[in-house]
Amino acid sequence: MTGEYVAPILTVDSVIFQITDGQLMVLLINRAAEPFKGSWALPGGYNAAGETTTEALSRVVKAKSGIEVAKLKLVEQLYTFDTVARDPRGHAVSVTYMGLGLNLEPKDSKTTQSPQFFPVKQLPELAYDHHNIISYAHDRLASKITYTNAVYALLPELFTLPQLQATYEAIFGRQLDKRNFRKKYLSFDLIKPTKQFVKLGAHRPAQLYEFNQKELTSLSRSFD
Amino acid sequence: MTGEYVAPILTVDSVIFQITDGQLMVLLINRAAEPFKGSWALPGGYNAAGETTTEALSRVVKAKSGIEVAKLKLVEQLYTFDTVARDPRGHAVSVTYMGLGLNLEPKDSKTTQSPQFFPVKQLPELAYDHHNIISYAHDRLASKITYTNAVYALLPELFTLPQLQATYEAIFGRQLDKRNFRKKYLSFDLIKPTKQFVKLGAHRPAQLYEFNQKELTSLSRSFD
DNA sequence: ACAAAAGTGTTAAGAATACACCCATGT
DNA sequence: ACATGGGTGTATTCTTAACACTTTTGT
Repeated sequence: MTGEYVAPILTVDSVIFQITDGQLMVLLINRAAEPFKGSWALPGGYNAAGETTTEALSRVVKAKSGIEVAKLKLVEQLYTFDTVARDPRGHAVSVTYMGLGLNLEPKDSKTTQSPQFFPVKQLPELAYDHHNIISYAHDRLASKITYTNAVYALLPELFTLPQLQATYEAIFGRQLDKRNFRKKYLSFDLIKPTKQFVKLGAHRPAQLYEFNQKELTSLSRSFD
Repeated sequence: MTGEYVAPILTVDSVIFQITDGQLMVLLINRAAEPFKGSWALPGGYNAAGETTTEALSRVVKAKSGIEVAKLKLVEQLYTFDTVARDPRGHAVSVTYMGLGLNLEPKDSKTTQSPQFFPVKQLPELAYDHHNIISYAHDRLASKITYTNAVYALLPELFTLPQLQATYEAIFGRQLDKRNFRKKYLSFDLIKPTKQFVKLGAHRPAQLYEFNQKELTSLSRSFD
């Protein structure tokens, strides 16, 4: 079997999220080539032989958006889709990743393709089944932040509880009760208060907190 | 880029679980070829061009164990690993799937490789990183059965509550309280009693239940 | 003094846990 | 009659949910 084996095309696609102005945003590029030339799409591209999927991810995201994957605070594999190929050779397999970061600035250049962050709530028409992939990623994110400290990857080192709550609200797409949110979140012992406060306007200053751990940590879910 | 593109080797690997004698069992084959010739391993093999990953899965599992993937009651993609190749050509990418079934009978033949079910608690030495893959699959299964009806795929159409509970216990690896288990599980409204009973020995007969739905259904998890 | 967001506690309802005896059957 | 596993209920603790006022600041 080894002799005549021909592998399918392998691609990687990335769903990169950040929070801007209290909104969950996702990175899209404008396709420069057929198919779907001119449509918005997730940054993605070929995975070559000899390259791991995360290596391909870094290369492709950098080339298409100017963003360094190494600067993302969390990268997680999502799902592998059997899909149509980017080129006419037919069937392809795409490994998708979710990345979370903060203050990411896509840079346009000769090789990039008008990379921009769009609010997840108001996406343009997208190429391929990229709507589905974004919605899969969004679900995974919403789920992940309920049983891990993954939000750390969307926040600065020091943040306030209203900021934390707003991040949860942006992801869940609904309002949470302030007192219950604080009580519950603090009970997880994932974050600790600092002695610093921020004054952000004509109102009481907010206390700054930080995460105890800046790597992914899971809480337990129980059954019995 | 399209011209000189060479794809990495793509493989599929399967973690097929079933319950036998109250134990969680996983299907392994004995590798007939190098590398790891003579070691136990998960059934897996090449994914050729023009073949979807689930098509490759069916073909490979059938060839190596005689088991029809179509007869599994639930198949779910797990994760895609960057891994060493099965042959000397270097880097490969492996898409792994979990399958759940009942009364599966691996058949040995010329093309198969001594396929057998082993208790997950007493595995032999395994090739590659297959221990990790099994443990990843086991975790996913344990998690999945806490928020979905996925156990249906490990049980017959009609089953008793003690059977259902034993299945949960086999997967969690710990005992559950009988009264609490029943109360909680029945509150999910996933199953309904039938009018039938089974007599299994010198004791009171057990009532048979059935699932309302035999497709994967999720319960909700809450945050606020 | 007023507007604006930060911060704080209590009560009620629901979920999870711990726990022990009776029931129906075969031998 | 006894051994075996099936079946059932209650009290307690913990978790979740609903809800409104005071604090600190800038203007």
